[in-house]
Amino acid sequence: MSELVTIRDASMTTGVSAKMIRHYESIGLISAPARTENRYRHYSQRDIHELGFIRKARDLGFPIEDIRHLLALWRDRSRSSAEVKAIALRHIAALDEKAAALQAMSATLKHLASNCHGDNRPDCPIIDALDRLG
Amino acid sequence: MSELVTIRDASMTTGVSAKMIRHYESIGLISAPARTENRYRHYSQRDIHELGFIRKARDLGFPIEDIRHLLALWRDRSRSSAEVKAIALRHIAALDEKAAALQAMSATLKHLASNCHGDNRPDCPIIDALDRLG
DNA sequence: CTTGACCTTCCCATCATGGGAACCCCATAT
DNA sequence: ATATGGGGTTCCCATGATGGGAAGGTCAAG
Repeated sequence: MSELVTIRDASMTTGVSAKMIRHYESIGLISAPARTENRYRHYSQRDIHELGFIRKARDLGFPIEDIRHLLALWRDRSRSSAEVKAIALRHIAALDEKAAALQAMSATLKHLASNCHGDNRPDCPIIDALDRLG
Repeated sequence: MSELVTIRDASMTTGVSAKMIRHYESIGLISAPARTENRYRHYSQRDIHELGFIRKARDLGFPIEDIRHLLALWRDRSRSSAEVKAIALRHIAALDEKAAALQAMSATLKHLASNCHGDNRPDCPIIDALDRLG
């Protein structure tokens, strides 16, 4: 006697937008849900659970293809934790690399900005750096 | 008696790909260069200088619209350094925010991964977290 | 029977960048 | 002289994850 769970309901309980739910279906990340007679999608608890999984993985920054892999491992009760851990470690490395790149940019700019008086005068080490340094 | 600087030459001396040089022209970030009779673009030293400026700004992560603004300030000898500094400070804040978000993801995953034995057993705190925690 | 709030599909935009097709131009090697 | 190769040109399409919006179907309540 479960009520019909529409895409909007699924969106609200999982935090994944209806737009993205349809998108994940279109790229085969989730399987196509059942439809009512009027072609409206409706979602099972299993579907909702998967969408929740996906959202949490996205919140951790996993790219879609990683999530595809993680979902397969999730469904597989006989998976090895080593395989999951390997994906996570690769992702951690990617995150750290990106963060380091952003911090390097920030550090350079902070240094330049700290030497820039920031008043009405045109003299500016930030512009100078873009002009001269390579 | 300066030799003709082709788009490839400009690309090699500035580190901006020919593809992107044409793109920057198409979006009006740089002005259209002179053309030879056969419609080949050729670049002045001024053009090369601007492309170098753009590449350095991109290396610091500035988005194109910021660079558009910075280029205008660069050309304006009577600019105020305050305006340049304001753009830089906003960008620093954006970089720091992104870096912090990535680091938070990384920290969470590192914690989960450190508790994952990573062997043949299926038991895995990483999967558990995606499964249960919100 | 209208209104409004859903649903459907399909196309377009973002941001910066690259790939590739189809075609033109020119210098050098055969 | 001509074939070959390596430039140039324009134009379209793709990326990754997401949102906006149009055009049209469906349904419940007023």
